[in-house]
Amino acid sequence: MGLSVTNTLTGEREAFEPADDGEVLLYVCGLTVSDDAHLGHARLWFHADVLHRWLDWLGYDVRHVENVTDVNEKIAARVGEREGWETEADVARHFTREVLADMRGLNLKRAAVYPRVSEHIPEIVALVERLIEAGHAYETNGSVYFDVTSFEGYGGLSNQDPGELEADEAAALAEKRHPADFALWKAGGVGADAVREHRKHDHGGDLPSGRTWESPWGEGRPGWHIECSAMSTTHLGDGLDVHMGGRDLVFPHHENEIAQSEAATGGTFARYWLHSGLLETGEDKMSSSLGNFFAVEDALEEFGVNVVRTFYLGARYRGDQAFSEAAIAEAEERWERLERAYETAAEACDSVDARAKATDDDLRTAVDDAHGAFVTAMNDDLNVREAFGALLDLGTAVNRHVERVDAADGGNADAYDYPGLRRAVETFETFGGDVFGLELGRRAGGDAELVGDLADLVLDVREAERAAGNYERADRLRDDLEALGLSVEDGEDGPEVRFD
RNA sequence: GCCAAGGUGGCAGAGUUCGGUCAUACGCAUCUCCCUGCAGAGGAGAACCACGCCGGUUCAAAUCCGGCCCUUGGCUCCA
Repeated sequence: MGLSVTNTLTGEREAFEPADDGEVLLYVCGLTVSDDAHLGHARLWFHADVLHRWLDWLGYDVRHVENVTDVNEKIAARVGEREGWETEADVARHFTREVLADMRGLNLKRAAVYPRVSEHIPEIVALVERLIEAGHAYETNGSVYFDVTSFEGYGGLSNQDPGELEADEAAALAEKRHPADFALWKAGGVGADAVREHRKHDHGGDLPSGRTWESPWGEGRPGWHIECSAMSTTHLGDGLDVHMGGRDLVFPHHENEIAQSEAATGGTFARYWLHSGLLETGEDKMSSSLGNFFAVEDALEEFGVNVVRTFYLGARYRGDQAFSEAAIAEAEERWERLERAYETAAEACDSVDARAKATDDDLRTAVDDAHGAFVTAMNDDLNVREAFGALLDLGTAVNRHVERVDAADGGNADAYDYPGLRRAVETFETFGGDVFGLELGRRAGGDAELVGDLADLVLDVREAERAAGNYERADRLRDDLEALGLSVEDGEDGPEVRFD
């Protein structure tokens, strides 16, 4: 069985088949760069990343485009807030840089293109002109609106009935023919009211009005929805396979994208619409101390990329997920359990004589089971938690095997099942590393090595103290190391440090 | 008001597409034992406990049908 996904278009589970065998065109509704990204935004990026990685593993050639909205009222509203934020472009540049850095920090596979709205104005204008020519849009006072009544099937994605939508404000209605019509192009700059509404705090000075561009209809700014239609067509062509975004964007944004794109091309815009659920934070869970960690940057700093990714792996993309201290603690436990099992397998592998003949059917069965369970879970609408569980089950099997050998033969390396362990390691690396993007076994090198060596020096001292029976002093050394983020574990072959 | 998603054990979160194999996955939390100077990690085992409410279909429902309640998101520039 191949991959199946829940398509918002039909509301049903469907077998995934890209239009072109072997190639998948993936478009992700990225982010409006008006503020630092938080873990809720990153949840979408993460699941798009896992989808990308899983499609890679399935053998598809993935073309991944993730947009950056750098023209927006909220961005304009922040002009002047800080030194150097003289224009909307300045503010956008700042947050674009931050967001892309966050994405790197999250260990996301790079998209092929991160298109910016500001760099696609000609394409946007051309698309709007095309819609006017086709009779799907009209101009009023220098603004252009999409005529929803001209597009049959409007509301199909979100099941909205244009007639049922709440009436718009009278002012806007004056320019629109139908309350549900939406702007493709807005005349002039950002209005003062909008700026005031989006300003976090009043810092005086003239109200900024944002950037404007020349167009056949005069100076103005592009509408919100048109950008995605223009940019996806520019970089992926008229039809794409997967369009991903947050569930809060289904209406109006994605609905309008479909209307614009399909009205212009006459074809199907996106064949699969995947929507990720939201990150929930109950007020009891969102203590003020936790509030700080909410930005992606802070979360990465506080928990590390592997714990953050493991947290996201705790729930499927399409449902909501609860964020809390307990949830992060659980992610820590799960990540460490996986990492330890991986290292146990890798170390046992390294220690064994390659010609060792021992086999452990239980271990080999466990590897096969884990492999099969992982693939099944991922193909089942990207059930990442179940898939993670398969890796943890394999971890238990590895630990059991090593424990058994150590207990029976006093740690005789030749009693390890070398091929079995090897396959376990490969499974961890392929699925945990390549597909989940976790840093298994990539700790070596650079500062980490130096720190490890220094820690070993401290441990030598501690061993001497322990041998002399000075446990109090030995424990203090261990505590001190732990305070620095290095945990110490005494095992068969002496103490070992682990980076938390 | 309208549209959508969802309501599962102490927590978190699968299972609901195709009704039985689900007294219930993976993990966290609890307890016991092994290991152990202690702790941690690991192994073995135990206990505990849920399918929002009401009704219907069925030999059988978390899973299908109807009604109700509640939560969240959206209703034009928020992932």
